[in-house]
Amino acid sequence: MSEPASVASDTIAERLLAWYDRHARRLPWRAPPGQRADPYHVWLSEVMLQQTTVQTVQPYFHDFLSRWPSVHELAAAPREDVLAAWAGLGYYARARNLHACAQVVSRELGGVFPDTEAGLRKLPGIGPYTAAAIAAIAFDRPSAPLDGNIERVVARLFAVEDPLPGAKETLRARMGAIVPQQRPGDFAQAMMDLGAGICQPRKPRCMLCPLSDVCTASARGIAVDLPVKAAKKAKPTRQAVAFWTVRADGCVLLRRRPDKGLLGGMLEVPSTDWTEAPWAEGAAFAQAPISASWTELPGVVRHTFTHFHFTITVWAAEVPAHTRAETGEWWPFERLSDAGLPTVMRKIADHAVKKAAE
DNA sequence: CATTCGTGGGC
DNA sequence: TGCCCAAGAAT
Repeated sequence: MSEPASVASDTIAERLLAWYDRHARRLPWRAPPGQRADPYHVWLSEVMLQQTTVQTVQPYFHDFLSRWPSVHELAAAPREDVLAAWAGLGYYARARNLHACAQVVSRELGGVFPDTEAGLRKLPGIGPYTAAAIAAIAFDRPSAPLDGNIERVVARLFAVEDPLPGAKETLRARMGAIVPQQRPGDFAQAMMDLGAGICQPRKPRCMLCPLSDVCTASARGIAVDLPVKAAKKAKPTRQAVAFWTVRADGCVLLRRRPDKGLLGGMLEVPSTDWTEAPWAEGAAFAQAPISASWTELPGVVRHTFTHFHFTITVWAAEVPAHTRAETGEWWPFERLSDAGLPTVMRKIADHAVKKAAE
């Protein structure tokens, strides 16, 4: 009786590393073979990759490295520049923490990233996963990073049927038990590559997997069913009226959001509160950023955030040159693409421009 | 431990 | 179309 789980853990690592040597994805933040990855590159990529796909991250990674080649330059950059460069990537707390982290590393640590999991874990924006990942990838520490890919691979390898997130510590322990002392950084990346390319969520390609004959879930034919996850809540809908204010000199009124909460620190098209109920005309008018003759544009803008749907009605107005607003910034329309609007705000701006032209 | 926090792509 | 998922962290 050859039970898959009885195979020595070093065999798992050996097989996976041999597979990785042939099939590793070539990514801009990875070191060429035989070289050590730059910790700044590893850190920047890991933060960008939190809950974000490789394809989405690539252009942002290149842009950030081009503008801020080292952690010192990133630390010295104005925060609004960093936030604008992050615009569209989502989860904007990452950008605020990225900048804060760069300043700690640059000013307090001489530009040198901590080379231990515990040291990394103290920095803003670096949680359990990212600390373990940087320790492994940049410093070759035998840590046990656990991201969505590795959760899935480990759950299947050992047929862990307990639902997430409760099973997370079980999976982390299982991962820790198979991390090799040799090439732990490559091992972590190999697990992620395997999860991304072979051990996929809906379509595990066990026929191509170097670990299929040591995988309990594959042997039982239940790989596609793992990991088990808790049911998700339904998304409520919120509504708002956004105010598209065009000044005669070609500027548009924007406003910076408070530092905490949704889209914290980002520029926005001024709007009413975001409420469950639709807005009556008078109530919306009372929250306009400026006194003007507003026209409701046809249609609505729809956008879905992580935990709610959002429906926006747009009101537009033209105001004289040199009109002042109590709060907000007037942005030259032709430079609007440099403002760094989050995607939902870019949708509102695009809608306003399109409908106003009709 | 549960909630909050973006966005784009795949099926 | 609607839901799932992606190199999660902070609170």
